[in-house]
Amino acid sequence: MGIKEKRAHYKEEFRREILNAARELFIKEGCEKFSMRKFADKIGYSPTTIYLYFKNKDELLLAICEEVSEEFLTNLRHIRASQSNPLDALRQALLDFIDFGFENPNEYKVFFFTRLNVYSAPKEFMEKKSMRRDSYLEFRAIVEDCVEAGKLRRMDIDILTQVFAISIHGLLSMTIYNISFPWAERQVLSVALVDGLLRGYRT
Amino acid sequence: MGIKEKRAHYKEEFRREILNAARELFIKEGCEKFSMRKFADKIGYSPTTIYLYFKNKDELLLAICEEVSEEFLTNLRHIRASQSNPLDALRQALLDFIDFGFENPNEYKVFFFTRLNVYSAPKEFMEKKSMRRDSYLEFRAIVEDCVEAGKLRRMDIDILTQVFAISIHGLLSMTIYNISFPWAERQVLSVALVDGLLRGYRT
DNA sequence: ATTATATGTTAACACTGTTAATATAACCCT
DNA sequence: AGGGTTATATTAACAGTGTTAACATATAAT
Repeated sequence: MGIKEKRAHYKEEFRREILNAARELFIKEGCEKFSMRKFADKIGYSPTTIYLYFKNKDELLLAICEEVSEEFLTNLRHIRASQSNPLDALRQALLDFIDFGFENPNEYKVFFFTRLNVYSAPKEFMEKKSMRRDSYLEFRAIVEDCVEAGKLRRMDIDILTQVFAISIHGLLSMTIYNISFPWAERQVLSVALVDGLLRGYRT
Repeated sequence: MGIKEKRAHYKEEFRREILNAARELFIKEGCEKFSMRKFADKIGYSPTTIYLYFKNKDELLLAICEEVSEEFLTNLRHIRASQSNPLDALRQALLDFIDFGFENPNEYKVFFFTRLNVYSAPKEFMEKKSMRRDSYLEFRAIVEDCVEAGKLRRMDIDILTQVFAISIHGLLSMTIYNISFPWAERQVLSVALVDGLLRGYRT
């Protein structure tokens, strides 16, 4: 290995270390309280150093976002492979989604609420490879399985996929952000939502 | 009228003027770009002056929030009074909700995403009068009408109400915030969601 | 007229993300 | 091995944020 590649390798390694530390602090402190300066302080570097590895805060958050998405994608693939009944797979995917959000509110926030104008145009999102995109496609595939198996109404797959995603997101973002409202018990609310949705689009 | 009350009246009037100006700027500039300093500059006062009328930024945003909620409540009452079929009323309420969000994204943001810890405890939210609370209750009443009329499944009214609210919120917050994703056409997505929901909880 | 209060301002504090200028260390090549 | 180049990290600074303390002035009460 040439010395130049070795250098690039070390840089990449350090980038990952920064990323992991950032994610850790992010989860602990929460989305709103995470600041570049505090983070730099935490890892014992000056704030400007981070900018040598990440263009700006958005890119750092996006990198965290991609990491979380990767875990998510792995889980979706596992569900799809292990469940024989596609409707059960969908149901489990939805419930897992919800559980993940409830258990990791801060990760969920970065997962959905970082300014994702990083992908610039909506069109570009689908063209450029990203864990976020692949997660969507994997989730979409599960929905498609259900339609193909005649379990869900035959309608535009993207519409159907997005309706599911949107509803779950609503549950999570509402209960996570709007914490001063006396929401019903999570478990009950989740099951009511998922069952209602599946019922609403069943054949 | 005593001079003291007159003074209080003037103060209240000025507070409203500030509030209206704030809301206007808020809508134009957007939630994220709204700053106390810029706002103060806009209305020709120093930033500290605003603090004589609003405790802090959160309270100012909350006041805007309450104003928006009031319009919302009015609309809900109108729907409930004018529609004879409760299911039609619910359907229209949901679609109006969506339209409002699409047409006023910035107002929607403040409506749902200001730190509402202002209400401190969830329990307090239901006890203290607020336009937000009354909007919820009015919406809940429409849902209850549907259940009473045997149009919707007989289940916990709050659960049912919250499931609807959550789903619509998901649609709005996703399409408003996550603008880099190639969402399906709004109209189609909205109708698919509302129809699916009503179908999912119908008797 | 003098005291008290209400209203508004300036200056400052403690933050934020980000960049320009600068120092130091590491590597490359002759 | 030494001089030049590049990579890495730092300090200082800019422009912005919400918010408060200290201060001035106009109005009302006594």
